[in-house]
Amino acid sequence: MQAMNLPSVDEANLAGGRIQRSSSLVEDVYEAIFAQLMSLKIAPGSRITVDSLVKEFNVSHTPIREALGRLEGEGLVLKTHLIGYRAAPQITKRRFDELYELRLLLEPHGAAKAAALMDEAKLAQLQESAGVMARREGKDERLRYSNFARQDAIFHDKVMEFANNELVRETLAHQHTHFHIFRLMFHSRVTEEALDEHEAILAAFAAADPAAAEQAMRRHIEHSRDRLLLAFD
Amino acid sequence: MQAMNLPSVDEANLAGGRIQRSSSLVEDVYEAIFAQLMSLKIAPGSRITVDSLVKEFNVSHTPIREALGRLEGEGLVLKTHLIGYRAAPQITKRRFDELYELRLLLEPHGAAKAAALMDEAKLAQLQESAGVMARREGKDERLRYSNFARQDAIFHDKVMEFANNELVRETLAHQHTHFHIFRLMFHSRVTEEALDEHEAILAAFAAADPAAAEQAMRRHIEHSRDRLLLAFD
DNA sequence: CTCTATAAAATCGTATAGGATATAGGATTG
DNA sequence: CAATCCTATATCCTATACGATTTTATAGAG
Repeated sequence: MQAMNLPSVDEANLAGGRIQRSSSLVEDVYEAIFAQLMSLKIAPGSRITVDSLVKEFNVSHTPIREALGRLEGEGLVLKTHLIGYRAAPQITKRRFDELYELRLLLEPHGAAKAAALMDEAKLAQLQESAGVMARREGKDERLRYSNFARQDAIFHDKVMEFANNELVRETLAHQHTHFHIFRLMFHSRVTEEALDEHEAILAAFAAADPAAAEQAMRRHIEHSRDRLLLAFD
Repeated sequence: MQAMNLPSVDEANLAGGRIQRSSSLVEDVYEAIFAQLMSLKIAPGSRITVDSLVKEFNVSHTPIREALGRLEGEGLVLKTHLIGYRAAPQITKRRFDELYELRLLLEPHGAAKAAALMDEAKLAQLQESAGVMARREGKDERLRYSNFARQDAIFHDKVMEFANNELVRETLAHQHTHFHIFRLMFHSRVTEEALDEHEAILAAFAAADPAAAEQAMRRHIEHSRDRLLLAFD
């Protein structure tokens, strides 16, 4: 095990372009742990000891505990007194159902609102993030799925951005972190269907047709649910 | 300023009735800060220095920082590097509108589901938590409002509990913490209307009529929104 | 094999020190 | 008088060492 590279301050400032307050160690550690959770380098349910992170990151206990506290507040890690931290467990079937019920309540409605407010510029952004172009990219199944998952997340987030309700958008984004981990665990097969469904949604957006957008989004989410439901067999 | 009393371990165990792992200091500190935020003892937007909490609670930096990290993850406090923590700012008009849009998307639907699954026992619980009984309790305006707010929160949470979607329930509960603070800031007037509306919802539940429950809940939330909207003048 | 007792390891919290930065107030300069 | 600079203090941020408590692993007894 070797010390990892936390992104440097200068790097972060240069990348962003604008001047921003240097990030604290807590922030860097938070990002690092978050990335490990999202990439499954830390598996769901597995233990996370402060000491091992001390060695890995070469920082003291203090910022690590603070970062872990934040992750706990976000529900990504759990803590048991005198036992320690562990990654949140894998999603259950019940939870999965609840998540899709939530999505169906929020996203079709958001799609309708976005369609009503659609314009050229927004449509272009959506088309770009729909991932339709990237369809044939890469042959590595694993990598292809990872790309698809990211594209899909961006697309849905963009729709909600244009739906003009930041709170709902944040709510879904928050749930997405859990959903993302689940998806990576069961990345059985990427169907092309999802991209077709994205195109259907885009068509409704292009026509600025709220009812059609709502319907297309609902179908897409229902199909997505049914595709992933196989993971519970 | 005097050292405060954190709830003791034994106290917590006795209160809960069941045996539970002794709570850590982090947990106690978290609860204490949370309570101060919810009671406005720490005002929205005001600074929260670690050192002052060290003196107030008589504990070291470590558990305080971890607890503050957790509160940050929950969005109740914000942190700026080298500046420190501060309580989340008061809700904006925009955010208020978004919150009610979210509630209208989730709660009427939840009420319909709850009505479809209604039975005697649940109905009794709802009637108790509707707060209709407590209508005439207390003359102190301030106290009365505080009681009403708590009752209202419990009632809505119970409905969502019976709606059988824990994820949605948690989502609303999470938002409620922010909402609660807002409400306390502008506790202008408690109208009896809200309690009447609760009764209308209860009637729909008693009839196990999903459509009526959904409708009654929608009207209640819309009215609640309109009543609180006055705070933005 | 099961249960218990001891030992080792880990967690939790405290105390403390030092470096870096922000903020306020006063001094200096134009 | 105004603007700028400078200094002092407060606060944040991190590292480190230590002790107390509890868990966990190990080994021995029945």
